[in-house]
Amino acid sequence: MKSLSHSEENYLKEIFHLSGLTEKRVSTNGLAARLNTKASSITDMLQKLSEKKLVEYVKYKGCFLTEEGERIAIQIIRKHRLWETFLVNKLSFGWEEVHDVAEQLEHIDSTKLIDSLDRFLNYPKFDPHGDPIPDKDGNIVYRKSKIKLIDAAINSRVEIVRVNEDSLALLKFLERHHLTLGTEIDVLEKFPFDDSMSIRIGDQPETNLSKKVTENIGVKFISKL
Amino acid sequence: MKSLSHSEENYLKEIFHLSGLTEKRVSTNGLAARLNTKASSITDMLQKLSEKKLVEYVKYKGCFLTEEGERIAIQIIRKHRLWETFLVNKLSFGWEEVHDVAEQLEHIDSTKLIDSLDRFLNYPKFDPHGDPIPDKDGNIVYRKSKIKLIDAAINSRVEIVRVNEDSLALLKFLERHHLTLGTEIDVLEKFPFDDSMSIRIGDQPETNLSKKVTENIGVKFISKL
DNA sequence: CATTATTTTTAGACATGCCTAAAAATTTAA
DNA sequence: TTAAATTTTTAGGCATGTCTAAAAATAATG
Repeated sequence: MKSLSHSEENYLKEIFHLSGLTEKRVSTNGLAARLNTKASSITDMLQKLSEKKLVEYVKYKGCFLTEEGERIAIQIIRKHRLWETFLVNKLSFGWEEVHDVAEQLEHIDSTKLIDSLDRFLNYPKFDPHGDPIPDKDGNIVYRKSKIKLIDAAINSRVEIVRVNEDSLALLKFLERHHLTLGTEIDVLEKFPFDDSMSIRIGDQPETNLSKKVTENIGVKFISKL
Repeated sequence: MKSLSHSEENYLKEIFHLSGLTEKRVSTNGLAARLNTKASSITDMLQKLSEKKLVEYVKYKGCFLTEEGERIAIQIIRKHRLWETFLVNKLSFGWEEVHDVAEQLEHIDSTKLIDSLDRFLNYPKFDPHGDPIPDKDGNIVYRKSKIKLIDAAINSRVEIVRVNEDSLALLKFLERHHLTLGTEIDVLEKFPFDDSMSIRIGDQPETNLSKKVTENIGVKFISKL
């Protein structure tokens, strides 16, 4: 198995993320946006990955991963999430500081290294943002009964089990407002005109969260209020 | 400070190693041998590094590092050695297994990461092969009174304080013969015709070591026999 | 010191991964 | 359902880092 370039690995990872969300073919422009490149570059790379049998690609119709492509993508995600866990748990990084470094570390090529790291961290199931860490065979345990905060019912108490790690600004915002993993939130009211939501944490004063925030937080139901 | 490519970093590191040994200008062919490239590639890169003011380069006369080039080289070596220490001390790698992975990890670009790692490892002074680890300001504490085993006096007892990490085969050989850091060796006899040496470890039977071995082991004097 | 031998540089190529601009295909909407 | 808008691909370029082959400079030797 010849090893892939960092670029190729990034493409596979992003295709995996995008098709996970949409459950269908991934568009050229969609990828270009995530990878900060131009559509023409995407086309070039998809042709190359297609020749390598890592993606199924049909001109003008987008692409999806082959089994082998998905296997590789999952291993990259495994590395990314284990390194993030290492940075937070062992080196005391803040959860908003780990993403960029993990983007570099995820390309280090050594199965022994990553399996040793997994053991060293005691086989963590979730990374610092609450995302599941694939095991060495590529199995991913998704948290059942996880919904987005934006979809949580009014007058319910929920617990934060996941935050979207993509935006540094969001993570800083959440940190600042004590919206960390494990925090319990009471959903008080929703405002359809701007999709914002009023919540309360413990006995702190009520706050309003924008759609941008609530759609990027994963929660699980705890109880009715 | 724009960041350098992996390739550029490797060039700086090797120039540092080579000029450390010879104390003078580094030749194109010398670099080519260490970097597994052709001389013409070296010339190209030296011209580039020269423009970036990281090396002093004169056509046909070889090169040496500028202050800035040396500063960068030392930081790469710091990263390499800290990662090796991490792999051995925390992830239980053997000393012969760490080199290739560290060659990858040394290019990860994050000052916070490497300084955190340094703290996590408790500011180690030497890596698993006995080489000194530069501190964050680039200071390197060379072990005074360290000589090569090949130069040790007959009828003296010495302690292994350093082994050359470059050869995987050598490291495996040393491991197999219990020639690890801290081991005390009695130097019994030298054979000028092939530069081999007879030694004894504790009360084990006497062994003969080739030049290839003794010139790649660093020792310090313990006592007369 | 003149002539080989060696080292180093130049010249020209190639693969990767990206770009812009223009053409082609697809989708949207009047 | 056909014209306009959007998406995607092609064509041609560019920088990086490497190579081979040939030329030039330096070093070694009789």
